Amino acid sequence: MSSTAAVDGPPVRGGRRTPADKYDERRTQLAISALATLGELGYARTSLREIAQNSEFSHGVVHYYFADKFELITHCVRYYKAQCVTRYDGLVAESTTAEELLTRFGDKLVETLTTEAPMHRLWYDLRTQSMFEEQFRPDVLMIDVTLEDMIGRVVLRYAELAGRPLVMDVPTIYALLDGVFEKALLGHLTGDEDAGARLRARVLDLLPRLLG
Amino acid sequence: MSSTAAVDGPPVRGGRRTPADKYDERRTQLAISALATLGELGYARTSLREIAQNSEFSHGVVHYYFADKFELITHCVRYYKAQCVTRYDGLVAESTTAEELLTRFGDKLVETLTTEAPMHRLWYDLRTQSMFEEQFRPDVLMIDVTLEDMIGRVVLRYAELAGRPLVMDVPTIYALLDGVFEKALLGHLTGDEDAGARLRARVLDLLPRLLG
DNA sequence: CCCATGTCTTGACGGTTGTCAAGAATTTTC
DNA sequence: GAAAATTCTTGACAACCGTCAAGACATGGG
Repeated sequence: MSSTAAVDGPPVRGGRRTPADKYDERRTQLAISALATLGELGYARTSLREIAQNSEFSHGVVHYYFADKFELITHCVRYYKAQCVTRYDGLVAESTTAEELLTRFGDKLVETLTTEAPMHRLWYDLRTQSMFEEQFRPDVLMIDVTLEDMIGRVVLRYAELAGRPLVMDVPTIYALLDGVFEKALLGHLTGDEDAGARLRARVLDLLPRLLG
Repeated sequence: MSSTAAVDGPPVRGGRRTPADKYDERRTQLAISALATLGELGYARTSLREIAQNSEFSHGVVHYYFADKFELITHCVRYYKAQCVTRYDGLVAESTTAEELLTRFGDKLVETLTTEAPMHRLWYDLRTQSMFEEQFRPDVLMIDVTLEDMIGRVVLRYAELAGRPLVMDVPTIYALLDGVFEKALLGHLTGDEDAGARLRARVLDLLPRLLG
């Protein structure tokens, strides 16, 4: 009856206990392999065997650290979120004028568009999956508000530096920027070499118009 | 050797020829069943057997009318496009003032958000799939410019009626509206009952700001 | 050194998928 | 109405999926 399935946290049996950090380290390691695979193949074509093959382990180990596929994906998504939330915090803290903040924001957007394209398309993939599969919704919606807050910190600081109020609320502005970014991502992935430049131009034009 | 696979158009064998309209009718019939299934389950979870089960035929007939799964999906997507392109043409032709056009556009957006949600999430699903699978890109990009043109007709007419120019180009405006609509769709599908009202309010606020 | 515990590999299971062939059923043609 | 062509059903195939159990391997404490 010694089941090897991971159900809730590190195995605690016979009085001894796996060091939690070692356990979490493996989970994170697998999550990184999973994210790489998901970013390359998308959710629909990613299997647990493919994920394991992109790691240094065999396919059985996935079930040792995660109860099922959904728990793995969820863990990946949470890990991914923690990585990208602080993406713009540096430039928000350091910029001293509205113009500087705006140009640095535009540059950073283009940079992440080109260097982290697989992660971005994965995010859009998972967000769309949540439109079909109820299981994904809690995590996706949580990440979405986290990203919204991240964008909110940028534009609120931008308005503050400009000394003018925003004419729209943050959720609306997030939706606008998200639409522009998603279009740029699609363009970038389909071979449009000007996608990055266009994204920058659009954001640099859009944000000043959002000031009252 | 009498293969039953559909490879290129209606079977032409032995001098006789299937009436093309009958053949196309069946293909369209299957495409409609496929669209219903895809809109309900999403691309990742839709199988050919499931599609056939949602039609009045058995699962083998799919391969008789379509060479493979990809050709079926492509046919669906083309059929879908033809349906939704003219969605706003009526209100563009009939509206006599900018205000009327704007309110009717907002109403129509909310209506399609609620009554055609499965088709909309399918579109976002397929567009995201095209970020991963090269096969989908030609058709997706074609539909995307078609939708862009559709939105373009609305906002260009809106600017014309208002007697003022647009401060952005049509692709940018399409991206902005798309972001707002996608957010509303996600909200609507996750139980947000105010998603429609918020969508309308945002569009009614946004469009006037795009006039010079 | 031995044994208990934690970790990982291997191989298998039931189920599902896209595909396709063989033939039955239907329709069309003469 | 017979013959031929088209249309559809049935059943099978190889491959793949998530899951899981049995056991090999590694590790550390006694």
